[in-house]
Amino acid sequence: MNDESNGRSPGARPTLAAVARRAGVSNSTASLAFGGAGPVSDATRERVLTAARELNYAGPDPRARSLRRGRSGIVGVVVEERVRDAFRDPIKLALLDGLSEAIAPLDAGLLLLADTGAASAHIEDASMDAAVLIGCSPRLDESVAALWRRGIPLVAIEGEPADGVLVFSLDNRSATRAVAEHLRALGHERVAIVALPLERVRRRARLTPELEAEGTSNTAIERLAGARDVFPDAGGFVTTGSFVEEGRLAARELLADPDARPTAIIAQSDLLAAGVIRAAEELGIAVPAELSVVGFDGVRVDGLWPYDLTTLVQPAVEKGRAAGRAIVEMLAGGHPVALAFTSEFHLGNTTAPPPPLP
Amino acid sequence: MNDESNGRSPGARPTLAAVARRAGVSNSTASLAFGGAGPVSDATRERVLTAARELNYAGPDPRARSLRRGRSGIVGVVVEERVRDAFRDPIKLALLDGLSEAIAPLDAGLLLLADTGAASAHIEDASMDAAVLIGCSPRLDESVAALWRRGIPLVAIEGEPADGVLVFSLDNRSATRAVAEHLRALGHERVAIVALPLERVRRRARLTPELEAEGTSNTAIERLAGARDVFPDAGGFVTTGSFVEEGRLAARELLADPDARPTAIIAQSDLLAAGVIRAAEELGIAVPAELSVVGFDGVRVDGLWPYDLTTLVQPAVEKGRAAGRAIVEMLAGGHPVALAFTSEFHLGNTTAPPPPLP
DNA sequence: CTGAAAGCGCTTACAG
DNA sequence: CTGAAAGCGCTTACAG
Repeated sequence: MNDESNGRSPGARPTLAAVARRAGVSNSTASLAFGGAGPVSDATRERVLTAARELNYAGPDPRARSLRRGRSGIVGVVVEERVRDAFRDPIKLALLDGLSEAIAPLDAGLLLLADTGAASAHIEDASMDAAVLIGCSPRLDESVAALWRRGIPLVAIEGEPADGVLVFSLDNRSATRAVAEHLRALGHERVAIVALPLERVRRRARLTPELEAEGTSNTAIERLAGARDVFPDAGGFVTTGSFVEEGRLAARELLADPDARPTAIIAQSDLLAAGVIRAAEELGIAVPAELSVVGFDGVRVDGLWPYDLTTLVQPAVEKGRAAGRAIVEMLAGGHPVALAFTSEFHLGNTTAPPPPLP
Repeated sequence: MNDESNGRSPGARPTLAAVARRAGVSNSTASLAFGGAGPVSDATRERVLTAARELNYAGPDPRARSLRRGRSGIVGVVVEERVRDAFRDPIKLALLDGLSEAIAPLDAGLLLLADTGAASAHIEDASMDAAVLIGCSPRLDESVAALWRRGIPLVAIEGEPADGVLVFSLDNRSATRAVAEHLRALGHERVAIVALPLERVRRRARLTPELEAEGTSNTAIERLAGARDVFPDAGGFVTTGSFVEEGRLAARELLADPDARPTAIIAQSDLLAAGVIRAAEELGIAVPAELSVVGFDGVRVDGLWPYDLTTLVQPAVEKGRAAGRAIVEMLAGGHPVALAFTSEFHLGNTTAPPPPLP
């Protein structure tokens, strides 16, 4: 039965062999003609290309080519969230940007592997030449091990170091400690934390020792530890993600009781910090006069003006680039080394000494 | 030479055949044992799995499998921008979300094909089972034709209809017309447009007949036409993308001359509209008393409060879902039909009658 | 510059 | 339930 609508019936795709036959050359020659580089006479190449055009042949099948060559031209990007959530985070976008820039010489595509729980089948079964794990928890260890056994170069951006995975880390703990010390130097004592999700299953909650003990998110835990280095007893609130709205909700919770109000809030991301500031505005609490707020990341948050957030600027694009470069090196047989990145303290106008006690 | 650091030398990856040999079964049986579904006795399966473990075999090679099966488990997503820019747009994220939701039954990964000009090699050479074109211009026609010849099901979200591509469209023109009519009904006559990029090469500029004539971005052009249906002579400014900052810059330009100030601005996206409002705030122009502002998209812009933007809410997630469902159908041999989506007018508090003439 | 041959690693009818 | 065989569509040494 013909499919008249487009003139092709499934399964009847022409092959390189068919093209070769029609052009009156061998398979090898036809292949060479497409490869471009091979030693083929112009006349022959032309003949092959013409035959291809006549047969409506679109070029070598990528599947066959990747089996034969042992390369698929695909770099996997593994995130442990829904695609949408992952890329609402400007840091991840910056990472991706640096990454795609650095792997440009590979001429590879990025395969998004959003591991949302059940279906980590993708990540084990997808054909890729290398993979980047972005902020992944140890929960993925099995899948990661499978990739490793397959001989696929693995690079992680933050996250727990794992066997065979090259980790590009950030000074989450010491950077947060620095900003906490800044607050202490200003005289703050009642400090609260607005935290990133501690585990994969996300829910809003007061920070408790139990929650902290069970945490699996490296980044959140390290930043928490940094704050605790200076304010061991700081309370806080865990959010469901790095979103302005989440920061707002957390802050409303933390600022609810006027008698037990913190004088400073350490938010684990700039977006959360923006939400904290918004909540303060809504509650009529002046920032920084009555409440100091600090963030983390150094991303420009739209609509924060006239506030200039005191924060830690992390080299996100550069982290992505480093991961990308490492992949390129590994694929070329090299042995790149892990790198630790440093955040830079940015003093804005959202911190000040605490208000005098009433 | 052994690579002692990880105990494996490249090229020595075990194959299914090796596992079969060690387990004392045929290749077919070993394959069946991994496939899960096949009729294999538990004992045999166990034997195969054990042999695999002993050989450190991670499962069938996806490259070989996809050649043999004719499916790669990959759905391509083609955007005509850098990854970073593409996903700063909440609409594209929503699209992606709907898409990944709908193709879940395929258990496929999303391959990001960011066509940034030169390297459309990826898109022609990547192995994928289907592709979604997001807001692509006719410039990509060649690559798209190559995919089509390869028999890859093609679906587009907005963009010019092309041969063999199923387009899911939006009522860009009539929706914009509706919001323009709303402005006219309020009494506005001096209206300006803040436009999305009209062509792939982006630069900020006053809207001119030449620019408009050369435009290739379907969405921008249609929205422009909708505004022109009501205000044929409206001037405007073209931005480099749907970002708050771009809207701000455009508005500062349009509002610069106090004597030739528009009383209303039609922004082609909510992010642009947010930037327009910000510019108005900076210039001391009251919204909506002195300037009405409308957007398009219906995304929640962080930090816009207390403004509730008058806009057109488009069903972005639903569009992505429809595209995904179409792909699933096509891959199952079905013939889904194109769908046209409708935006919904949302009346916020950013429009009002124009100020009285001085 | 061109061709004959082998093989990348699997899966799938087909027999038994 | 298991095995022998063919073949997915290419690319790459190797000869000539």
